[in-house]
Amino acid sequence: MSSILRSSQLRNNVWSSFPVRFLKQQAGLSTAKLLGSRSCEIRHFTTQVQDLGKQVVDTATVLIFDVETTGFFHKDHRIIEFALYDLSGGKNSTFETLVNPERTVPNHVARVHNIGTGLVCRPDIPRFSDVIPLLLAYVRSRQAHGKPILWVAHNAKQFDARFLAQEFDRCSAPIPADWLFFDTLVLAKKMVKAEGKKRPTNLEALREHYGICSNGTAHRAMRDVMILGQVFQKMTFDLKLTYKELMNEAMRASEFSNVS
DNA sequence: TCAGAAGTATGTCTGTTGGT
DNA sequence: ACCAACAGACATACTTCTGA
Repeated sequence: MSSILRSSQLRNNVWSSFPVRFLKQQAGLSTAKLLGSRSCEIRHFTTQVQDLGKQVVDTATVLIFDVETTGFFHKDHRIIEFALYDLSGGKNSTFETLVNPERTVPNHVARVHNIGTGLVCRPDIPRFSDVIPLLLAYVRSRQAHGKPILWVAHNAKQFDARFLAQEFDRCSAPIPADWLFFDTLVLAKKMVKAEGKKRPTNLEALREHYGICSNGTAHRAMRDVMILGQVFQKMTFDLKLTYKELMNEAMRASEFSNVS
């Protein structure tokens, strides 16, 4: 495996403590004190994370993930960047890698995420078949014994989960049966409907709605993952979603069986 | 009892939305 | 650029109610 993959896949960054460990570190501090800081990280945490967030994190491993691809259509296009973040935080809570799609990246798509053919179609960039064993090992290392993995993405149902399933299928690798997929777009639509208002439900709109600051390039996988991690917790809090309801909404990989 | 109006349920079509 | 899901608008069918 290339050194690039080794160095990028388990890269920790300043967000690696987000959010549970951070809260534990901040235990005893008042909400006012938390809110008082101008720190981006601190501003995201008032009192909202404790209930469902902790309940879910304690009951399943929640992995927020995002993929960048060569296009929209999972049957024709390929993943070129993969990022995930383990909501329980701690050391090595992120996994991020570029992926060699073994095909060109259309210019109109490259303009979206700034990942062009020259960046990923190189021998030192791993193919998804190289990434799968590392990903499986990484997920196993984060998984609590006997507890499922809950993969969370925005528009997972139509996009991210399908691409992931498609890539596993291409490599004839089965997706573990205890991997469940949750779509935050469905949640966002429910929330907007419950409000009786009409506003966009895309990730950028949700980020603005919750006043989440962003750093990094738009439409890059890890940046979107970090935003979604915060949006997910805030939405589940707003909707007073129980762990049971969350798991009921989750889909199994077999539900993307039209992958062929 | 019958005709017509009103209300409800269901199906179809179209436009919008979300992801890169 | 593609595809699927969804919401809303609209049409149609059916049921219920009212008055003659």
